[in-house]
Formats: sequence, C-alpha cells, structure tokens
Amino acid sequence: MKKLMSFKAGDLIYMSGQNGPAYKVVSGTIRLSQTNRNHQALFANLAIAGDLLGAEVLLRKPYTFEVYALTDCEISVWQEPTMLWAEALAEELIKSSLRQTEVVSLRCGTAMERVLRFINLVKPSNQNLAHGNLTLPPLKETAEITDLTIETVSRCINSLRKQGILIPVQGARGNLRNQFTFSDQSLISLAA
Amino acid sequence: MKKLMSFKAGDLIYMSGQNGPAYKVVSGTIRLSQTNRNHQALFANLAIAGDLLGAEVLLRKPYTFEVYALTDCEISVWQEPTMLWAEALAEELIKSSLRQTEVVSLRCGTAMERVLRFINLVKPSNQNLAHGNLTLPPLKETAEITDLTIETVSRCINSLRKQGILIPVQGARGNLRNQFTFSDQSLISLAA
DNA sequence: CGGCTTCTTGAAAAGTATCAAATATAGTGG
DNA sequence: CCACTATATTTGATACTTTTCAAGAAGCCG
Repeated sequence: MKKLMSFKAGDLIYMSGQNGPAYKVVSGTIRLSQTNRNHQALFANLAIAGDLLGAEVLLRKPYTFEVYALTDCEISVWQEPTMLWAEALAEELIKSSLRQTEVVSLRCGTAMERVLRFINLVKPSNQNLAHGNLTLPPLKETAEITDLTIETVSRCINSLRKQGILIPVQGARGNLRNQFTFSDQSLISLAA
Repeated sequence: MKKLMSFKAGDLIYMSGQNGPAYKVVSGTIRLSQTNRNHQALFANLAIAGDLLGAEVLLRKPYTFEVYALTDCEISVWQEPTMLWAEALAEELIKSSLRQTEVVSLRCGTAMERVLRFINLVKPSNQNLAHGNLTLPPLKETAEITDLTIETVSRCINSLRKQGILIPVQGARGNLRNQFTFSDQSLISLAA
C-alpha cells in the first residue's frame, strides 16, 4: 500500500527549483504555476486524479513549477517500475499533454461556458451519477484559470444556483463556501 | 544528415489514428488539433522548431492529433537513440509541456497582447536581431489559436502596421498576404 | 483578365471588466 | 456557544473591449 499525503485547499505542495520525488495525484485538483520576473504566479496547468506531478525530477532536474492544492487533495509518491521506467514515464507524459488540451479549452468561449467546463473538470468523475458533491476552489483561482474576473465567475456560479443546477451545502452557520451538490446531468450537457 | 520533409502553409502533415514515425520540427509553426464529435477541429497545441511531434507512436499508439503546417515548415524523422531512448523521449515530452504553458498564455489578456505573444512565438527566434522576416498563418488560424475573431486579429495587425512595427512585404502585384518584416525590438517589449 | 478566397473596415450589439459597497462565511479567543 | 474580525463573495452601475453583421477591397490562381 502506497502512503498517501493529504493537503488542504491552498496548501503549497512543492516549489519550483526544489528537489524531491515525482507524485501521482490520487484525488482533488492541483494547480501548477510559473513565477515570472515580476514575482507573479502565472497559471500554467492543472492536475487531477491520475496525473503525474513533477516528472522532471526523474531526469535529474529540479521541479519546474510551483504546485498548490486547489481543493483538498491526496497524492502519493510515484513508484516508477524498475524495469522500463522511462517508458512508463513517457506514457504518463503523453497523458498529461492531453490534460493540457483540456486546460486550453478552459479559455474558450463565453464566461458561462468556461466556468461549466471547469466545474466538469474538477467534479469527481468516478461517479457518472446524476447526483454528487462538488468542492470548487476560491473564486480567485477559478478566475485566473479561466481568465475571467472574480466578479464574473461569481455571477456565473450564482446563475447556476438560481437555475437549481448547483445547490449550496449547508453548514452549522450558513452555507459552506464553494461547496455544492449538483442535482442532475445538466452540467455535463451544458458544458459540451 | 537527416532527411528533411517540407510542407507548405495549410498542408496536412498527418491525421489522428494513423501510424507513422515521430518527427522533430526543424523550422516553421505547426498546429495540433483534435476533432470532436461534431467533426470540428479544436485547436489543441502548437509545435515550433525543436519540438517533438507524434511521440505517442513510440509507445505503439496511433497519432493522437491532426497536425497541419501553419506556416511553411520543415520536419525530420526523429532518430531516437538506441540506448536510453525512453529517457530521451521523456526529456522531449517535458520540454513540450513547457510549450503548452506558452499556449495557455496566448489566451490571456487583451486582444493586442494575445496577438503580440503569438507573433513572438511564431517569429523565427534564432536571430535576436532588431530586424527580421515574419510569415503569419491565415487570420482564421491566428483567431482560433488566440480565441479571438478574424476581424479582431485583423484590427490588431493593422494597428501594428500603422505604428510601423510590422511592415508588409511587397510582391510583384501588391503586398504579399501575411508576410511582414518587423523593424525593431518593440515586438518583444510589447509582448512582455 | 475574371472568379474566388481572404482580409479590411464601420457601426451597432453583446459581453466582460472595473469600481465601489454591502453581505456572507471562516477563524479566533473569550 | 457567541461575539468579533478578517477575508471572500455578491451585487449594481458604468465603462470598455470584443463580437457580430454587412459590405467592400485586396491578394491569389488559373
């Protein structure tokens, strides 16, 4: 059994330039950023369950990106097979290039289309059920990833709420921030 | 000496599902698309000089993307080293994940910022000179890549022309389409 | 020289960003 | 458990950018 490491939304997982192992994402959503000359963290990519993180260390390079948990998440150290490890690595990397195609599509079309695509990417996909729980990252993150403003993202999500597509989760003292249940398949069809 | 294959702007290089070798881009700009269920070619990624194309065939998979020449370009069959080929492949794939970060940045900011970033990506970079030739793809392509409309891209490019940053190349019967010289470093500074 | 495609330009409409302020949620210490 | 505070989200009004639609011009090709 591989040891799981858990992170809370917003936690730093590792920094650019450091050394460490490569990881596999078990659950949750993870953000990869690159810090530019002005010390701004530019969004570069996402990783979700099944994706490999920090593969560059296997080629004796330090980590390329800053990596943060967007939502609560679990990762495990990637145990590369002793035989043919590079082949296994290449396979993972090709998979990750497909992920990045999805990320590019998060910048296409209207605000609502982008937000819907993002929700579908973040939403736990193991269940093709008509019902499920959904934890979104802070609006600031969603806004950077979709290249929208916080206000626009907020308006989109509230519109989905008013349509009954997203239902806020109740806590002891009001709604829980960015936690929803989605009531039907409208999400999937809307984002197509 | 490796054999070069030349393609003209707009040529199909290979199609998704086919089999063939992996290639290395020698010059020019190449577009990778994915055809969706509605038979639309969705822009997925770019490849420029130094990038690997179709690496998935080395893992005995058919080509994943449709690949077109955006500008005239040259590619050569990638001769993977017999020893440690998978390691070399992994190295190339990591490089390509950095390219995709640039592609994401082509969807950020104002129309003019996006077009400038695209021009800088397409512009032959081997020369850090203050002067050079530039072949842009048809507006339709530039528009899809930057997620703008053809009209908006046209307005940006013409604005750069009026500012004297891009200068059309003269042919026998008027200007050549999408061919320019750029007169100074303004491009680089503007896109930063 | 046509005929066709691509590019250009203008005016109006739509969509988002911006700015400012109010409200909601989460965290902390009594 | 409650009050208090800091942070995040929501909402409205306005300004700005980009899209849309419709011609017209320019470049390309046989």
